[in-house]
Amino acid sequence: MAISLGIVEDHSEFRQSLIYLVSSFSDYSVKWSFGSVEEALDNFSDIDVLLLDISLPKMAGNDSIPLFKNLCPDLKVIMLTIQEDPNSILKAIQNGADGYILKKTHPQKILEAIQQVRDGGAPITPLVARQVFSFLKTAPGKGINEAKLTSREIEILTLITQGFSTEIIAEKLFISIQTVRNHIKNIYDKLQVHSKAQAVAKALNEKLV
Amino acid sequence: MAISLGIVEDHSEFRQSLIYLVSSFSDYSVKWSFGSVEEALDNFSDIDVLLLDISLPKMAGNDSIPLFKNLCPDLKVIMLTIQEDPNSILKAIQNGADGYILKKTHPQKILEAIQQVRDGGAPITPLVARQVFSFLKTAPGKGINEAKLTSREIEILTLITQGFSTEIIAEKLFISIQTVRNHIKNIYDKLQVHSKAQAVAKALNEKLV
DNA sequence: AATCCAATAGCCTTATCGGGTCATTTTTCA
DNA sequence: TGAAAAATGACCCGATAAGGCTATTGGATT
Repeated sequence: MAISLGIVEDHSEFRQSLIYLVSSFSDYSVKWSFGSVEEALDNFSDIDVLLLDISLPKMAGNDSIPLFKNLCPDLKVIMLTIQEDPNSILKAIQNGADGYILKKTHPQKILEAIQQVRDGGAPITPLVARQVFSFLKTAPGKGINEAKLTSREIEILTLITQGFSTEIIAEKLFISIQTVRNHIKNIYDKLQVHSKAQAVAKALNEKLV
Repeated sequence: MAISLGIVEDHSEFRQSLIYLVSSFSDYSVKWSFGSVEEALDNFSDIDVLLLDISLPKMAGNDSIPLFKNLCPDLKVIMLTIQEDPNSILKAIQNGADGYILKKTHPQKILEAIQQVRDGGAPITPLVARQVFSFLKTAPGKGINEAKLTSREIEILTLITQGFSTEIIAEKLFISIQTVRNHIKNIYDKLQVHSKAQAVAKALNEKLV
């Protein structure tokens, strides 16, 4: 069974060469291709893999990933881009992209990438990987829970860091406000803080939640 | 000029096949190979690229990366591993690894990886990339300062994230409590939050301060 | 000169928080 | 089994926060 592809790429020339490239092999078939996210969404039909340009005239490719995945949950999305910008790489990943390759990537590698996402891999060119690495290097390490909070306390602290009020937390946990207040007091004692703001700061900085 | 290699790998069989593989091409030359980090450090001489096993009998490959880089700052390190464990991948990256590939990777790909690190890339197998992606997806993204807070507001927001009360902030900035309260209100409007706890959470998660 | 915006400051009201103390029940563990 | 820890719930009180509204000043911008 051939891998069915969709392509969203506004440069018609590059789009055509992608189609030409892929069509040379019976393992792949381009089911549709459009020059904008809007057209693609309007005329969407299920495919296996979507090749999605990052810089598009109207809606950015990055932002549209969830929309496509919503239409077709099993869809694998490979981002195509001209240059590796750390911010857009990160954004693409967090939006659920499955791969991220440069347009100047050797055609053979693009074909490999398509197969790789089908096999559950995340195709990524070495130069892009370098950006990802450098980001991870500076990423905050998940430290260990120093203060020995109980699971209930961690649960409540987590909700506090999400900005919920005492009242809402009580509702969410099906317990009384008083109880939540007691837990919060105990949390304050253990963390040695005296307000929610301080608790949130400490929890996030020390990765307690 | 051939790329000079070092190898640290405790399984002599795999070590030999690596040497055999690499020696087949004049572009590469194995300068030395050892079965443990300790031996390699004791007998170290400058090389271009180090192939470093993750699971070693004594000192873990991961922990030794900084030691090697210390001896030879321009050294590129490619981690070799049997399986992709998210934690060790992250650890390796944060320790300064330049690439991370599976031992079962096709020999041809291993050679490519060596060249890629020399070219400033970060070779990484698709399956490993998948792990990295999934980590990044849950990692706190350093979004760009969306809301355009004034410098005074950022100043106050920073103090809030440090857990100071409105009163203390007023004292620190030599302005009245009322003024601080007004700034806080404006901050809330811009960040679309309704409490200090929420503001702290947003500020820290989105790196606004 | 007119306007906008940031920073400053005040007032009023209601709601929530933080701290203290106490009590009951369930779970965990030695 | 019996003590310790955790989770639950309550009361009170004063302090703080949050929301709404108005207003002045000084520096830019137009």
